[in-house]
Amino acid sequence: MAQIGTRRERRAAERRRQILEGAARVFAEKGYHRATTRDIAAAADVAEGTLYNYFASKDDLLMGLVGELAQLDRQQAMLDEALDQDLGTFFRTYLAYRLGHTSPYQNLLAGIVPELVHHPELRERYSRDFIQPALAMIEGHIQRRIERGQLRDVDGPLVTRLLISMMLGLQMLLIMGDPVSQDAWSHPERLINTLTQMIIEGVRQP
Amino acid sequence: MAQIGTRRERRAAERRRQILEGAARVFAEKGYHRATTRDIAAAADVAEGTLYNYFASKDDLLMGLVGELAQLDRQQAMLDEALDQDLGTFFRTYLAYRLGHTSPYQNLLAGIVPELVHHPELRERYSRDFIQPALAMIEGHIQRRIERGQLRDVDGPLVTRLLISMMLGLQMLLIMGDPVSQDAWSHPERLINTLTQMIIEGVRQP
Amino acid sequence: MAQIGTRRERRAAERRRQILEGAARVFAEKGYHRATTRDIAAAADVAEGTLYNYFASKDDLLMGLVGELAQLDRQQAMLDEALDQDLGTFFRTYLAYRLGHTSPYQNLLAGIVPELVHHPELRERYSRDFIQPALAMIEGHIQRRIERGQLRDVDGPLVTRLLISMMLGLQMLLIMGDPVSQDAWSHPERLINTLTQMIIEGVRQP
Amino acid sequence: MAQIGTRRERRAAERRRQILEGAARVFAEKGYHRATTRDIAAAADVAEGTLYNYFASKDDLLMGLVGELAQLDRQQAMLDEALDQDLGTFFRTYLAYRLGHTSPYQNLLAGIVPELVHHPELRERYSRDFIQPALAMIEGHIQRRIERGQLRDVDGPLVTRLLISMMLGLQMLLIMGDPVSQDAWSHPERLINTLTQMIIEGVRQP
DNA sequence: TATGAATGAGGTTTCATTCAT
DNA sequence: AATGAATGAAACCTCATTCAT
Repeated sequence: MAQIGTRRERRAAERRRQILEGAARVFAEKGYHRATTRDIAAAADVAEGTLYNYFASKDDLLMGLVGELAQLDRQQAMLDEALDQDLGTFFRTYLAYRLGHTSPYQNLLAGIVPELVHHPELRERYSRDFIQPALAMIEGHIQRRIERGQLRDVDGPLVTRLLISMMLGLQMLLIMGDPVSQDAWSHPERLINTLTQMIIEGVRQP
Repeated sequence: MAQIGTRRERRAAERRRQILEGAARVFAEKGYHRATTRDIAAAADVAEGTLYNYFASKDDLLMGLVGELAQLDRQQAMLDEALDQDLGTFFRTYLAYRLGHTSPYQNLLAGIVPELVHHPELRERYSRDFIQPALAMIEGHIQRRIERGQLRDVDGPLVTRLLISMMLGLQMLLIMGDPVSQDAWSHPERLINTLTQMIIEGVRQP
Repeated sequence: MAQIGTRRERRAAERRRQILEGAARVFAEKGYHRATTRDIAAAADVAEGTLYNYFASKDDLLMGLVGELAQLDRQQAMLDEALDQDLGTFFRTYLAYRLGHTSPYQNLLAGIVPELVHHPELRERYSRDFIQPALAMIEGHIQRRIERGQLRDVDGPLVTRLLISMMLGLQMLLIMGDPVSQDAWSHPERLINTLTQMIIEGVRQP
Repeated sequence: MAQIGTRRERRAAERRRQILEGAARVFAEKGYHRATTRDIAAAADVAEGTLYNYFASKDDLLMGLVGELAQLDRQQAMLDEALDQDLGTFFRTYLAYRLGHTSPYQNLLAGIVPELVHHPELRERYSRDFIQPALAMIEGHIQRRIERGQLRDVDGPLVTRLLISMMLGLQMLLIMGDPVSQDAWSHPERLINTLTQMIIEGVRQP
């Protein structure tokens, strides 16, 4: 069975990956600005000059990482299957997926996200490749549930944001070292239950 | 009419404020690392050397800003009054307060928060002076509501985090330029209503 | 009994002394370049600005110190009395005087001397006010001893230099922490004896 | 004919030398503190940043120079051969060596020595690599001469110091611009004769 | 294509000196 | 005359990027 591309191309792609992985590790550990190209080269086990054969600049490396991230997150298929399950199972499935799949990138995200704030081009790309698709997917599911009468007639797009926000915000509290959040994060089942119940039923005493 | 401190002391305090304000503007605009001491001095309209008469280092300036922030957030009194109101009014009051009071610092926070991720000392201080008190205050209120039977017997501390997380996460989506979040943020009343309803009643079709 | 100068003049002279003493302490401890005007002002217990009412610059302060030093060293009279004593007593007297009188300035000298090397103006002044008079005085004594036939017909000026050099060089070894030299310096009598004997009789087995 | 090390290693060593030479020139001319890294880079004909590829700091450059100096001074062999010669020849040989070999570094020493006074780490290294070996070597020779009865039963270690001190002190007078010392230094033969005679026979009229 | 030494712009910080009070 | 905050030039050093090998 033929491989994709020539041997040269495959080797180049491999190098690229190797560099991105090194960069990811260093960005995660030190953050973008405190990571030097020397650090990155060392982490990727190549010479500094080699970086520039694959990426135009340190900045471009960051952009490349966002591109990789986007490809990592392929959740659609999984959730489509959950469409016909009951509401509780649906949320539980989704939350479990999020927890399981973002934890590994947690550090990398912590290295990239701060950069987004003051880096419009990066932010736009991150948003386009990563955030918006995720939002759209959830939004679609929510919308269909509303149409089916499983949800109150809520503001779908906004509720989607609030749902995602809970996870995002919790990750921030995590980063800030809040012990309760850390405890919650390390007991996913309990966290998922509380979250699901809260989203579906609210906090009110019935 | 007596002033506080000698004239010299007042002038020094005034200078300090002037520098912090300049730094806040520049950090908000460019982020910590891209902000140069030259930028900061220019924004504060002092010489570069003057910065160092008031702060030991650029880093210390950042720490100073967190200190200022902590003093800006005095919400306790406000919420205590809301204790005896019904659940909806309580949340609505709190959320309105948060929205009203953090919007002005939105930019400054965007300048500081990214730094927290890879700056343990800063993070600890920010957490101690700013996050934990806010969490503790909300947590206390939630707890008392539970005791009074106004809320289900939820996990108080965790629900507190999820509540705060919604706001934090929404701010992140805002920063990332999500149009729906921006729209929501600029119509506070609608946002508050949706949030309150979601928190209290959940999304389920009753 | 009348004082010299008006009260104002006396007070100014007193301030000048106070500043020079502070500078001497700091230069001795840190060396000229590492001593800041802030250090000096603190040591002299005046404000930084005050320094400049008495000295034109930090450099001028150094020059002022050399001037003070020159006045401290008044050895002529003492040695003139030793003229008629025998050779051994003469050297012994002189060496004892040197040891006794330069030890207190040891530190100050260590603060100033390094600066001489690359500071022509200072060096010239130091040489003129301090070194050359001392050399001339010893040289005169040596010359008279030669004329009286107490010494071989040596090269008077050069022998004078070698004599002084022994003391200077020993101080350098002292500064460099050579333990033998430190030990010698702290047992002046033994040092004086060895030196005197060596100068007069040489090292040869008779 | 094989060279030592790879080509790259040889180039690096060459660069290192080039930088040290530049630094030596500038330190000799201006002294350590007045020499800027910019000066040094210009003198070595490299970019400022290049300095830091070879030395960790300006301070480290100074340490490097001391290291070089230490290697320049290999006098043992020479003197061992002089062991069996008569006393006068021995001293004459040694002094001639010192004069011949330190004159070229005179300027460099003048750039480094002042720094020793207030720089403990540098002083220790200079003492260990440079002063103490020289002292030990002379001391050994003196001691053996005493044992053979060629010298009076003098205090060997102390006499060694006084011997070295003469040379050190004379160099200081030289630095300070004393004309007699300069004249002596530029007529080595006469200087050596006077010194040797003074050391061996003393100044007394026999 | 891979290397890593060389580059130099630009960063933070220090400190002698000035000057309004 | 004394003060000490303000000043800004200049220092040391870092690091993204280039380029000869």
